Amino acid sequence: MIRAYSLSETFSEEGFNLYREMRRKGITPDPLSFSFVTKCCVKRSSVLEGLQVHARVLRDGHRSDSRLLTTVMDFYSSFKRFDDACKVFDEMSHRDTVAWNVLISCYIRNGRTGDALVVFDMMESGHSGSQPDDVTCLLVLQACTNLGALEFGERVRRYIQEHGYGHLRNLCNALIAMYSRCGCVGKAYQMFKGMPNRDVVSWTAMISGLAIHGHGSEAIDAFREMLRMGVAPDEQTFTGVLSACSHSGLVDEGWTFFDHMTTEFGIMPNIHHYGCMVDLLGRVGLLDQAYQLILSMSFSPDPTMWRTLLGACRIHGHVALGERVIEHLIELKAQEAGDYVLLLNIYSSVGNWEKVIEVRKWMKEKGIQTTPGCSTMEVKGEVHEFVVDDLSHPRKKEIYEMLDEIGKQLKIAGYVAEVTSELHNSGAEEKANRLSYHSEKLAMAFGILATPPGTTIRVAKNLRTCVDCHNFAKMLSGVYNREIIVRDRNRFHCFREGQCSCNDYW
DNA sequence: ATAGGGTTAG
Repeated sequence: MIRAYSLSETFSEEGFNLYREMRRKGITPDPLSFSFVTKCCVKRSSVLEGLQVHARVLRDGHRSDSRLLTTVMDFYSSFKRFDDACKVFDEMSHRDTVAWNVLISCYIRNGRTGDALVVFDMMESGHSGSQPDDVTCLLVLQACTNLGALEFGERVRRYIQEHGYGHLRNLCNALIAMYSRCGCVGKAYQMFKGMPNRDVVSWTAMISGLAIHGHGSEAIDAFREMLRMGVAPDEQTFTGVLSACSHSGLVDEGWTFFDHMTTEFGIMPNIHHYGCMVDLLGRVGLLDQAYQLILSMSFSPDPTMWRTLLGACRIHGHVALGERVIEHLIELKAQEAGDYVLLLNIYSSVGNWEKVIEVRKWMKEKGIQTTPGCSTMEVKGEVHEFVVDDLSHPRKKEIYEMLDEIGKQLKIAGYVAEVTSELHNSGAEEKANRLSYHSEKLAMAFGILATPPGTTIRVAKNLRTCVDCHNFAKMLSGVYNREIIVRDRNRFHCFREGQCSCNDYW
C-alpha cells in the first residue's frame, strides 16, 4: 500500500484515491501516507481535502513530526495561505534546513522577498540552527533576482563555491538569471560559458538575459547555437527569443520564429508569445497588426495584453486605438491608474490638452491614485531611494546643484527637455513650465556625485522610464563618460558613449 | 521509502 503512495509523486490522482480507499477500509495512515496525500492535494489543487488531512494529522497526534508538518506548511504556502503556513512553522518543535527552505519559499511566494534574504542571514550566521544547503541557495538567488540585489547575489555565489555546490547545474542556471536580472549580462555570460553541460534552462536563461539587455542579435545567435548543439527549445525558450526580437525591433525575425515554433517545433503560442509579438509590432508602429493579432487569438486577452498595446499607442501617439484599448480594459474591469497615465500621455503627445485636462479632472474626481515613480541606487551596499522632486535625501542640496550643473553641460551638448513626457505621474503635475526632476534623474545625479569618475552607475526604477529621462541619460553617459545602467519596469537600458542598448525611443 | 527546487511577455 505504502509503496503505491511513493508512485503518487507522479500520479497524484491515483495517490489521492488510494488514500480515500485506505480511509474507507479503516486503515490508519502513517506519517508517510499523510505526507504523500498532502502533496497529492497540492498537485490536484484540493484545498478542502488538504485541510481535512491536516486536521486528521493533528488529531492523530503527529504534532511533533516536523517532516510531515513541513509538507503541510508547503501545502498552505502553495495555496497562498501564508498565515497558516507560518503558524505551522511556528508550532514545529524542530526546524531543519528543509523547514527553513519552505519558509523562504513561502516568503518569496508572498512577496516578502526581502525577508527571504533575512532568513539566509540567520541560517548562515547560525541563528536558525540549520545551515543553508543547495536548495536554500537556489531560493535565495531567486529572491535576489526579483529584488535586483546584486551584492547579496554575489554573496550567495561565494557561499555556493565555498560549500562545493559550484558544479550544480540548477544553481548555475539560477546564477545566470540573477546576473542578467541584476544588469550584469557579461557576468551571466561568463557563468554560462563556464558550464560544461548546459540544458534547455541554461540556454533559455541566457537568451532571456541577452533579450532584456537589448542584445537581440546575440540572443538569436545563441538560439541558433543551441539548436546546433542539439538542445530542444521549449515554450520558455521561444518566449525569450520573441522577447529578444521585441526589445531589438526585429519584426521579420519575430514573425519567422513565431511561425516556426509551431510548424517546426510543434509548440503552440501561449499568451506570453502573443504578448511579445504585440509588443514587437506595437513598438515599431504596426499598431493595427498588433490589434488584429490580439483579436485573432483563440483565448481571451488579459489586461496586460491590452496594456502592452496601450503602451505602443503612447509611443506612437495613436489616439483612436488608445481609446479603444481603454474600453477593453474597462470591459475587463481592470483599468489601473497607470492606464490613465498612458492615455494622458497619448493625448499630450498629440497636443490635445483639452482631453488631458478632462481625463485628469476625471481621475481626480474618481480619486485614482497613481504610483509615484521611485528609483533606487546602491552605493557601497547602501540603498538610496529617490522619488520625483525628492527633497528628503540628506545630500539634496548637492544633488540639485549637480543636476543644474549637468543640465548646463548637457544643454551645451544639445540636450533639449521634452515637455510632453513630463506628465509621467501625478507628482509631476502642472510643472511643464519648469524642469521637473523624475526620480531617475535625481538618482543619476547622485551617482555622479557619490561615485568616483568612471564607475558604472546602476539605477533601478519601479516604472518605465520616460523619453526625456532616456535622452538625458544618453547625453549624460557621453558627456560625463560613464556607463549608466537603468533597470526599469521591464528591461535594462545600458547607456554608453551617448547611446542606449535599447531602441525603445528612436 | 518520506520534505524544499532552475529558465518564462509587459
